[in-house]
Amino acid sequence: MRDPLPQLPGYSLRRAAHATATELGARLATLGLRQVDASVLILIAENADITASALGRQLDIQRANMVPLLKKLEDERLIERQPLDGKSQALLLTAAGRARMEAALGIIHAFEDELLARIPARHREHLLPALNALWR
Amino acid sequence: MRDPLPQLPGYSLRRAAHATATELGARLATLGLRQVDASVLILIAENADITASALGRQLDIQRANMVPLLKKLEDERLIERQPLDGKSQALLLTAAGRARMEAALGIIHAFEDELLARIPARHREHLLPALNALWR
DNA sequence: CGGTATTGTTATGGGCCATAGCTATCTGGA
DNA sequence: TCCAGATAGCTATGGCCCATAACAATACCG
Repeated sequence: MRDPLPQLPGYSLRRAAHATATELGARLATLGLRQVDASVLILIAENADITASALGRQLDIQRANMVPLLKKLEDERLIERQPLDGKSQALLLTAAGRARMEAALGIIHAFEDELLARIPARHREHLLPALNALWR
Repeated sequence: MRDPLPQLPGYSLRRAAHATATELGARLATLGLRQVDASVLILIAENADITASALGRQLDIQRANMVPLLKKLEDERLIERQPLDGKSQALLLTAAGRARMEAALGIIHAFEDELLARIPARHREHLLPALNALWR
């Protein structure tokens, strides 16, 4: 079959992202986490007392969509909220949250290693800077 | 803010794909097309009389999800179906479909050029082979 | 010829994201 | 000090994309 699509970086980006997201998602699901959950836990771990709004800005997630996301993590006792003032709240990991985050980080790092291993050596180091040039 | 996420290829892939999909989607929307519509039109143009099932296999779209997709394109008179036998149907572009496909291709190629231009020259040529190694 | 595979289809649900709008609170400049 | 505008958190809603299950009709193959 003639298929010119894989010659298009935008299309390949789409397919590669979908394929890798499916794989990583399946592995994180063993922890009861989605990718976005893991990224939130990681960012809270690195930035204690961050607010939901700041977290959303960093991850490019609308405030509205942070609500159910954080509620799920709070319901599972992975994060806690402490009022900073009358309208803001500081987010921090519980002990369980830190443990879950570290488990997720293990899965993610193993996965990243596998990803890079699939790429021919001469292209490997160029992937990350090329990708980051597209959105940062 | 400390943010280790952009150091992870999987995360950067996710963000880059989302950012570029949003941009390209907005441009294709001026033609009344989504990205997946454009990819279907392109593939039918290159492979006249392809079946819906074969198209889905090539694009990794479930048969069930091809139904509303093709129905939309047929309703807009961009594609036509001709029975191949009692259960299969050949897909082909109408004249309007070919024109729409070519317009989409113009938008896509212009967009791809812009994408590549954002990438520092020494990384540029490595993106496509690196991406394709991740899913093909 | 009969069992199996394939095709097209309906129905349904989840994940992720966007937008609009609301209330309460904070903040900075007059 | 005070008030207008910015900000934080939230509800509600809808769209896109994808996955699964199930079904009838048809094609294929040993």
